[in-house]
Amino acid sequence: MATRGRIVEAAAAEIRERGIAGVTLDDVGRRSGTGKSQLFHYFPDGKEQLLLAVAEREAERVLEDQEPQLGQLDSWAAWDDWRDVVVEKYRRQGVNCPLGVLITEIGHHTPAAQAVTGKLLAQWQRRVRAGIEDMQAAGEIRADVDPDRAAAALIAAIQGGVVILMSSGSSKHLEYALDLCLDYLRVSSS
Amino acid sequence: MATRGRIVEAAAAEIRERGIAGVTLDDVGRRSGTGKSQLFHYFPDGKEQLLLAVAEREAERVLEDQEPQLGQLDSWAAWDDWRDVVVEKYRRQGVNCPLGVLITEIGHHTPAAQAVTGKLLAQWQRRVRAGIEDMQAAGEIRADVDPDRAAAALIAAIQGGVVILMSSGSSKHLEYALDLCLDYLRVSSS
DNA sequence: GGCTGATTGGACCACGCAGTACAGTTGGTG
DNA sequence: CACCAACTGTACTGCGTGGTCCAATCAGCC
Repeated sequence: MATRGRIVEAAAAEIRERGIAGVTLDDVGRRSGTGKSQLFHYFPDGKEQLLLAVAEREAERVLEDQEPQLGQLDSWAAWDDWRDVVVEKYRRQGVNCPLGVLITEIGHHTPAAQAVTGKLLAQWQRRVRAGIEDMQAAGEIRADVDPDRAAAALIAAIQGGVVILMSSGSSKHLEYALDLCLDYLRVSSS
Repeated sequence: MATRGRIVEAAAAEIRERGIAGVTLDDVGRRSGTGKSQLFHYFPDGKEQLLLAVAEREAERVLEDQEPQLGQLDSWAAWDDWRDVVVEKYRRQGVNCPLGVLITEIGHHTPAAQAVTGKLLAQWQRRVRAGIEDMQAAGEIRADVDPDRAAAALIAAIQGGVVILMSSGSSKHLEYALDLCLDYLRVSSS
């Protein structure tokens, strides 16, 4: 059972580093200290099933990485903290990015993996929306901002920033996009 | 010479439809009505070189698709037109998206292709920034908006919207993100 | 201890694909 | 027309990789 976990972690790491196309089952075996027979033992459907497990693991990680800030977006200071955590996290990861890999590689691979991505985005958006609604309730954001639309725009902005970060190595776009969205929410309240 | 062009177009179309991993040189040959010998004649370095040519072609196409609106962002009506063109274009393309393929697939493949992506983003951002500066000169956008940052945020937003569109099939995120940015620019002027 | 089923190792196979070799075949120039 | 170089068609090869097989080992249990 622990073996299964090791395989998934090894596959996830390997994919993050070298991309889905560059990773072979033997690489995964080598890194996890196992072989193909274990791999096919735990994932009878082979690579596809393994990829799905990796997708699920990476999706979890994306939200984990934003906790506890994502759950407590109830003051401007909290939003700024969250913003900093997100930027710092992605800046540090650089190209080695669970979210990026999920959305640009694993996600397109199979409908099931696409569903995982969709679920992640929906959950993420729900959390952000909850934060916006809290702020509206506190009178910090104007009531005529549509929380769902704004939350959708925010995660799209992060997404875009991350994708650009992955291809340029610079986190500037991510920061600017995130800051513009936050400014928008703030300005609305004035 | 026309043959070379046909090969690139065929490869681009094939990659857009089935992804970089799903396309073989034989597929490209079949679709372009050529064979591997032509392919290696025009692209002696094989697949990598072909991919780079495809990247360049797709990068061109991304900007072409936004003309003439992108070059004339000098009134709010023009910005709205541009917004509509972008959304409509990407909605219609759906998963079959030059920009998406470039940024999520070809871009990671080789440093040279990455450079193509970088160049596209820089050019694109420059065009948007020019539009913002025009509007500032006309007094339609507040002078304290940083045109470069706002332009960066805008293209990140589009990027994110497109990536989400590619994995969810819905253009909502793209629209919301783009609208939020435009609202931000407008609100700033009040 | 010996039986059974769940694990593990690693050699093995089949096959799809990038890349090559080589034999034509055009088309332009003297 | 003759010649040469730039093209085109096609059969072939070598290799990497996903997936299979079976023999060995381990863990629990009577």
